Amino acid sequence: MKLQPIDISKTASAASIVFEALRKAIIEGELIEGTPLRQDEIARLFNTSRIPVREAISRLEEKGLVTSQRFKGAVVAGLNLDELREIFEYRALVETEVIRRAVPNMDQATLDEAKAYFHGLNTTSDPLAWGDLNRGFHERLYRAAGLPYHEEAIGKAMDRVDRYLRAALVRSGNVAKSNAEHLAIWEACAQGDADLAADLTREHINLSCEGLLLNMTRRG
Amino acid sequence: MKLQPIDISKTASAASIVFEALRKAIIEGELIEGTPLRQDEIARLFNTSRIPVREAISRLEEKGLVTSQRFKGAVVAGLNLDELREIFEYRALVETEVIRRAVPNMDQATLDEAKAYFHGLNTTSDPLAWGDLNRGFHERLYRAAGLPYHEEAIGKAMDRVDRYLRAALVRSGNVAKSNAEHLAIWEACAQGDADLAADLTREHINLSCEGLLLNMTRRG
DNA sequence: CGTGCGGAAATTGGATCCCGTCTCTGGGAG
DNA sequence: CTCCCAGAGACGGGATCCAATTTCCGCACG
Repeated sequence: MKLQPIDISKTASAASIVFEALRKAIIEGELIEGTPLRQDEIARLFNTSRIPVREAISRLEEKGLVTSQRFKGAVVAGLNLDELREIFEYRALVETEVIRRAVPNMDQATLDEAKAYFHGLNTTSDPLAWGDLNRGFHERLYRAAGLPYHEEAIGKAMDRVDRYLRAALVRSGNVAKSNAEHLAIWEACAQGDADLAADLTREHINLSCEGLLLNMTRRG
Repeated sequence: MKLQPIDISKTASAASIVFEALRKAIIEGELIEGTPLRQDEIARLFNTSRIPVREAISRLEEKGLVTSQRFKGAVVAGLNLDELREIFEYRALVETEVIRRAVPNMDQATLDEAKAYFHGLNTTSDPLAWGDLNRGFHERLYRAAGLPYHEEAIGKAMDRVDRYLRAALVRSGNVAKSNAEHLAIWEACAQGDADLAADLTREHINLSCEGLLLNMTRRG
């Protein structure tokens, strides 16, 4: 009998459930920037007390997804244009290096699973699903680098810009263009051309940043 | 009457006081890896209840400084050699780029204040003070880049390796060598040579990593 | 003598309650 | 009519209490 070892010890604490739910709602854009997080409202929603909610909120604050003021409560954090730009620059820096290191380590399973994400990206029309698949595609490739701290840092940066990315791509049909870039990145990986994959990734990030900024400035 | 505007709203919550104290104790190496963090004990130390302590601990976990298991409590997190190496690679990547971007923006105040940190580094013999000054020196230079997210990311990475760095440098007298590297970096900044400053910073980080790993493997 | 089991103590997770602060509103003064 | 202020309700921070789980220790049994 084979067992998949899962750390059962940290499952299902109320605080972590609330944390994950709020994080998901924020990065998916369901809770928009500035929305106040009322502790007892959230507690009622999850049939729990305010204690786990407070823990969840302080963890979200540590992640930079909410900002809170003493005695005033927490609100969903937002990013101005400069901050957005900077995080994309950061992503371009780190992700470029990570994919460069990942390419030499890529096996067939990595390429196959990434390809599956890519196919999902081409067939789905749901913006939420598209966002998850987009993230899964890149993360699957990065994993081959075997650099967990880098991956964690990338994930944290993605968490901050994810909702803007999803919102910007669904309209202003850059989806097809973005998917074409994904294919080019995948092919570079499959051919083992690390430098090309890195250049394409940098360009992919820069382009999505430009599209995002354009989209945001057009609408004030 | 001139007032220094400080955001009084988020000062002195019990949770943040406990958080900062624990963070300081961990990155200074006072609480060594594996030490369990007993909520009751900490609460007694700070004359408070366990509630703020729990918030502080979950924030520390989000920062990666402690790991906790449900119903078993939290312990100070540690790093193995691979993780240490990776975080230094990460630092080399990000800090190199940040200092490159910082050099063109450096004004006299930046150079003067960094110089003051440098002088402190040369005169102090206290390992704790040395660690703070070292960090202050680099952070002061980085600040000129105007890249707050990058700085935050660097700080998070530093938090994880700080205690190892301090412990390794105090004996095995690489302090003088490290300070010589600091001087070289400072001079490159003063001359406005961004690429040189970047190269020296990368080398500085690589060297401290090598010294650290040597020090750790020698002692098991 | 080692092993396993059972219960008590220790410790964490969560609920409820209280207190300090903020905010909003309504009424009175200018 | 506007502005200001007092007071009440809303809300967050923290304390205390209860429940659930783990850990430790002693004792019986093989």
